[in-house]
Amino acid sequence: MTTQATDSRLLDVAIEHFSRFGIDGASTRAIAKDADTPMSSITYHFGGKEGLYLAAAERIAERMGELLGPAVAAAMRACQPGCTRAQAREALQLVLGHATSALVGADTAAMARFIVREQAEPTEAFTRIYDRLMAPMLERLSFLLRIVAGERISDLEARIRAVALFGQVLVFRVARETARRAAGWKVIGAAETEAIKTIVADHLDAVLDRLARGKRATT
Amino acid sequence: MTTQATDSRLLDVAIEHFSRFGIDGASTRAIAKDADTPMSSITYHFGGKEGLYLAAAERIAERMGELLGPAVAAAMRACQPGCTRAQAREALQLVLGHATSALVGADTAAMARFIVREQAEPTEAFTRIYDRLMAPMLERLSFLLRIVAGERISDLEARIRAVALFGQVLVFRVARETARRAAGWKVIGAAETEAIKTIVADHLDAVLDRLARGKRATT
DNA sequence: GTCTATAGTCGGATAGAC
DNA sequence: GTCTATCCGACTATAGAC
Repeated sequence: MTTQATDSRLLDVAIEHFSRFGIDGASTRAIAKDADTPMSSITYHFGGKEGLYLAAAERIAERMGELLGPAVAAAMRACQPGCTRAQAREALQLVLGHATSALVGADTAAMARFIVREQAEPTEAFTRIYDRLMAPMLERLSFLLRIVAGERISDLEARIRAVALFGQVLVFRVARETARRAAGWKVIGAAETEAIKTIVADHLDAVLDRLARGKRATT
Repeated sequence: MTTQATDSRLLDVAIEHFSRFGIDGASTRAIAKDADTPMSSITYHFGGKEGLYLAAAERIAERMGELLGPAVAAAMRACQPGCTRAQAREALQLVLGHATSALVGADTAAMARFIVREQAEPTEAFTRIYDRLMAPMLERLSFLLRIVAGERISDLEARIRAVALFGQVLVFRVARETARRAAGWKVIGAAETEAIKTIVADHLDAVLDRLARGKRATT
């Protein structure tokens, strides 16, 4: 096992620190120390604290993209414009299922913390993450929802529904501690993730049933 | 309109700053300045930064409790053990609807941000907020879900479903900026909150339909 | 590319006048 | 209770040796 390059080590440690303490709370000294390199190497490699922060956001977008991208791509293949409702439903399950695995199952804790922080006080980093990660997935989800609903719902409504459905997955990452306590689990491992996936899929199916039947509250 | 007491002004400003920058990122100097009082009054009234933080958490638990408590209490009255499914469904809509108003509504923005931050990096304040706010609500939600399902689902399954449903609300707070952009809104104000409430209620109704009918995926 | 030394800034705490 | 003045530690940035 070769030692990781300095800039790569710095990024990993930076994601951990920034996600935990924020850009102000984190200290370049502490980051450099944990990465086992002098503080000035941050200046050398990234130009300073700000540059390190943005580079960390970039890496997060990249890694999360690797986790979520295949699911979105598969959904694209499974359902082109004009595909059947059944195909659209299958594609929706595919996307949300993969999102659950990526967000709840994989070790994405630090990255998720980082993103949540950006939402509270968005910086330039947020735009990069949003454009690369969130927008394509929500775009895809709302597109598919409209197909299932037979175009009976507006684009706006589909988008709100997509965000809400995504929230069912997100909550198990963002409020992981709350979820763990509420369910009485010791840890949220592979078995627990499967249980979550089943229930999220069931909820999605229930909503799709309703959309397909056309029965819905006024909006 | 009488001028607010110094300690009360400090708490309001502190919630705003802590929620935005975290306990490390926030500056007592800036807080004191915004509250129009010398920094040393923080020491006088709260003993220091740490004391101010915990007092802010306390005030948040109190205020959010005032907002959510009545809904949970009303749900308790509306549906005692052995009540009808219809009553349980009504109570569920009541609780989730109030939670949406409380979490998504603009006037609770700072408090909600504060709580979300505590989830990512729990301090002593988290336990207080969890026990007082989250636990009772999730407890109530899962209890009601089991009544709607006619006891056909396990306690654990009900709890997971409760968390997932709560996630649909939470996402509009936690990922507020993502939701705003995805929906193409300029701000998430009163009208937008209403649209969210309608859709969350509709999703809940769809899930309850399915639970009541007994059709569901294997768990 | 890597590291040391240092300059300059800003933070929280506190003493003490009023 | 309120405010000023000050201390000291921690921070980022940078110059310059190797």
